[in-house]
Amino acid sequence: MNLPPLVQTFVLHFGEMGSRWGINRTVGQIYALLYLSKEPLNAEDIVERLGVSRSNVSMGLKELQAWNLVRLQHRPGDRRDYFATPDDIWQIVRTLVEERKKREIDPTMTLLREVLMQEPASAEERHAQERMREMHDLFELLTGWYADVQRLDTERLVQLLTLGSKVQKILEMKDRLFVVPGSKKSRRDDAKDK
Amino acid sequence: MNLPPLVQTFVLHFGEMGSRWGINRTVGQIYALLYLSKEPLNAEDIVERLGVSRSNVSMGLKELQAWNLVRLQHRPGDRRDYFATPDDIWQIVRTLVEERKKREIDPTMTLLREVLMQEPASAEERHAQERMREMHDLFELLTGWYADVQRLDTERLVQLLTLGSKVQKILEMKDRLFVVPGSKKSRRDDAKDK
DNA sequence: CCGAAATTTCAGAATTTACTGAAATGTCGG
DNA sequence: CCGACATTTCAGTAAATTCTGAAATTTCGG
Repeated sequence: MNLPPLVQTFVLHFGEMGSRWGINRTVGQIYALLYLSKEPLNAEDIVERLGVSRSNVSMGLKELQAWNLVRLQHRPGDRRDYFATPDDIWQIVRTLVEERKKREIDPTMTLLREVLMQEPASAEERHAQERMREMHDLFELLTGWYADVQRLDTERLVQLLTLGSKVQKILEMKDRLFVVPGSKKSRRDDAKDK
Repeated sequence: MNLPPLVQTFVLHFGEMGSRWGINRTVGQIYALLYLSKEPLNAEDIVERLGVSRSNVSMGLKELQAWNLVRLQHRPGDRRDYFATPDDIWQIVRTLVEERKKREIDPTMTLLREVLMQEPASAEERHAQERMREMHDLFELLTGWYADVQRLDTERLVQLLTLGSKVQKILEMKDRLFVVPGSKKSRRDDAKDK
């Protein structure tokens, strides 16, 4: 591995972290390298810097492309493919969340919906279905929230995150300002303990 | 594997999903099984239902305990250990997030802080450091937000999530109500482009 | 279309991770 | 402190994943 020490530290760390995420070490390293690089890199650059085989890099880049995590570029008068990460780190986060949702949450939701349609054949299955419904509803709430904030532009998103739970204070204020006399506890809570 | 079909579908799915999360198949299956089970199960129960070896179950349970994902219980007049997941699914989510933060985010932040202290020895390293600072700041924002909402009780958390970005509307309203005349930054849209 | 350059594919080797059975250790009632 | 039951450890094996080099394919200028 042929890298400035500072870069190498980061690249090695991300290789290890990759493993914990079901992403293999080389893929993690390639991504870390591209993330830190000012200029886009071609496959041969990556081979030299990481000291892995050309074919390994090819497969790693293919995987990163499948995840939409790298952009492919070309230089005039150069046939080779150059790769880079988005300059905007928030764009990276958005892609990461989007892709993980697609690969992990969506298939799970499909399965949950299917299983919840079936008729339970025993008390045990009835209880299991109840648990699955809890999970289904949880995921629905979370993905709904995600779909919503995902549409915000970055600045507003940052604003929201910076506020954190202080939003709560504002909500309370709102409640005090606009009490709807007829409703005791807000609609949400009714369904809660069904 | 000896399970009601409905339960088996779910257990197999979570085994597979586990792989994508750096958790091994058996551990995923054990957890899924416990999650669906009305009663706590002992190791032998799990062996019978999943059809894996006793020692494998022992290791899987140990791992789940290290993640704080299962509670250990005892029955009167029975020396065996019984395991269960929390009844409250929100508690499960909180634990999961907490543990992943501890294992993934915290060590990464430590490394980023260390590397950011060092003196860059070249333009390349300077740029790399800049990128790392972006990541550091991003993580700081996200963990700050998390630390904040994590303290909310579940009901308020659900309320917040249900609102999603509609909170934005309320923020705008707040801004209109309480403009601080002297502050230049008070209008969000200034900084927007750059 | 030819040939050089670039990339991809893929079978096998290397490495890592998961799993098992057997043995060791721990725990508790009597 | 014994003995039955329960759990853990661990070395060896099985299985899965990652990685490589060689060959195949694609791309493109001339």
